[in-house]
Amino acid sequence: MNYWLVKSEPETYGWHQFIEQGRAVWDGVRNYQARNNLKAMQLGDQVLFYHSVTNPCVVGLATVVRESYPDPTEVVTLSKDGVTPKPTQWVVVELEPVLALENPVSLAQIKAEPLLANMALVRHSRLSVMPLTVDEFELILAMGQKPVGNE
DNA sequence: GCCAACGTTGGC
DNA sequence: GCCAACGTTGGC
Repeated sequence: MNYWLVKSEPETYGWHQFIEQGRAVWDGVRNYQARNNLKAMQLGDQVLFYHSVTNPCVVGLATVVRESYPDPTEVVTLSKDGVTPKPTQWVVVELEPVLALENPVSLAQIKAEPLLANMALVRHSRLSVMPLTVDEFELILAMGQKPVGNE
C-alpha cells in the first residue's frame, strides 16, 4: 500500500465534480517526476486530493481504481519517417473518491506542522503528483477529521 | 495581479 | 553542453 497526494485547481477540476462523477481519469499530467509517480501507483493505494491556487488545502481522500495506462489526451506525434507513431510517453490513472475531510487541511496548517516539513508539497511546490510517507498520510487524515477549532 | 520557482526550448 | 529566454505553476 502506497500513499500519494495529487493536486487539482478547483476551478478546473474540483472535489465536488469528482464526487458528482464518482470516478476520475487523472489525465493531463505533463511532468516527468509526476508521471513516474503515476506509474508507481497501485490498485487500492490511498490518495489525498489537494486543491491548489484557490484556498489551497487537502479536501478529501481517494483511492486508485485503475493503474497507469497511456494518456488518451496525449496528442499522437509521428517519428521522422512520418509513418511510425512515437510511443506515448504520458500516463493516467483512475481514481474514486473515498471520503471528504470534515475539515480541509490548509497548506498553512501543513506548513505549521513540523512533522510535515519534508513533504514535497512544502519543498517542491510545483510537483502535482507526489508520494507521502504513511506517517504524513495518517497525520493529515487525522487533522482533517478533527472537530473544528481543536488543533 | 504579482512574482518566485521551476521546467522546457532553442541558439550558439 | 551551456545558458538565456520563455512559459507555467502556484503561493500570497
